[in-house]
Amino acid sequence: MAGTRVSEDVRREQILRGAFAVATRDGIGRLTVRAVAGEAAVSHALVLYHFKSRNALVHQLLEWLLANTSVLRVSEDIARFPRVLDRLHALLQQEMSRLSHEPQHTRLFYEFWALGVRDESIRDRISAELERYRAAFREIMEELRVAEPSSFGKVTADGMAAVAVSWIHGCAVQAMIDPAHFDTEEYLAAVRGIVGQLG
Amino acid sequence: MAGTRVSEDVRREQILRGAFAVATRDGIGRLTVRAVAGEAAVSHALVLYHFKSRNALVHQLLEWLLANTSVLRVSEDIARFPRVLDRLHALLQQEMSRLSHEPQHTRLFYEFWALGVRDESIRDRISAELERYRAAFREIMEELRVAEPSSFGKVTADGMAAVAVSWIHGCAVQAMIDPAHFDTEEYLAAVRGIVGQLG
DNA sequence: GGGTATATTGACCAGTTGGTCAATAGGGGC
DNA sequence: GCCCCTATTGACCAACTGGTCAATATACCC
Repeated sequence: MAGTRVSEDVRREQILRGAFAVATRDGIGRLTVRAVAGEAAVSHALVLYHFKSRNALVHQLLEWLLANTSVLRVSEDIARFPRVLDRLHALLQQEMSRLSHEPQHTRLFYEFWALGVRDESIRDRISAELERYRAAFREIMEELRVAEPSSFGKVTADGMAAVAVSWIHGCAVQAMIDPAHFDTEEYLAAVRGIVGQLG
Repeated sequence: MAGTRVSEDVRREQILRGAFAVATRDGIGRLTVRAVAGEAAVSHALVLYHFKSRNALVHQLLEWLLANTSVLRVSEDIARFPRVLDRLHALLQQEMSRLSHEPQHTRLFYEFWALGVRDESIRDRISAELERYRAAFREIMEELRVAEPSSFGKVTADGMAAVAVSWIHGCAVQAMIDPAHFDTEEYLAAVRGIVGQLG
């Protein structure tokens, strides 16, 4: 009994949503073609018809995830702050908030990151995304450096951007494993304290 | 044809080494009882005889990993530095160096961390380890705060320790996915620049 | 309304998995 | 030299895996 026919794009999206649900619930390791099919309420053969293989499905899921994650955009609200330091602070706050509000997306991203250790294609994709992220931070860091050149000595904008990104990832690690003891305010207060001394 | 008999402790260690080899090579997700048995050159039934189930084996592997990882010890070399800031710097350098020199251990630790998201028992164990790590950093941070109270304002030692730990984890994330572009020196220079301004 | 292209399906397959179990080999105590 | 305890094994099982394929229901074109 074949189900109702649907345009290819719609069906692919439907299956990818199913894959996302399975991946966030059970982990990518336990993502099976049949589980995805069940979540999307289609036969498992159909999943393999639209995505050639389980592997291809997983790769497409990564693309889907990156396309559906709101990441590091300097909003108008943030751009409005006159002082660079305030903008940096707001940006960090925004990203930490994202870690808390899109936890499934963040979790899944790091699960792909772990997969990337052994899969070159995934590694390259994740790597590119991290680079994009670093570059976005670099901009504001360069601004900060130009505004107060005397405070920074030999520290480059690249170096500071890398530190900022690393710190966000570290927060993610903490937040993911122990959300209860992850105190955004305290983290930010500490960073504000440290960076604030520079001015 | 049963192989040579060996004391229980020796055999368990042998199997755990095999499990470590498989986990670092293929990932925990692809760690199968048979693969471990093959690596340890024993039958797969023997693995299940010494460890009740695959799950128990994985949990024991985590214990083994934590017991066999050299982690955050303030060595005599570090303790000798007269200035607290230098000690912090050396400690950070040591930990970053560890990320590079024990990459398999570090990788595997984060793979367990990812597993911890869905396994309470693993999560608790990882959580405790992270807490131990944070506490060790807290000591040196408190020292730093006492030495220069005027520089820190409302920033607590706990807050700074959390930032330091987060930063190390962030570095690990970067180093793991893209070792080529992970420049220990640049990272340290940036942090030294930032923290150094406090004095 | 009939024909065609294709999206969809259930049945099937070979391989792998974790786990059980009866059989047995082998070493330590006597 | 014998016996017993247990570490070790191969055979087996049911469940699940990714993937293939022929059959078919369905939407669209005319």
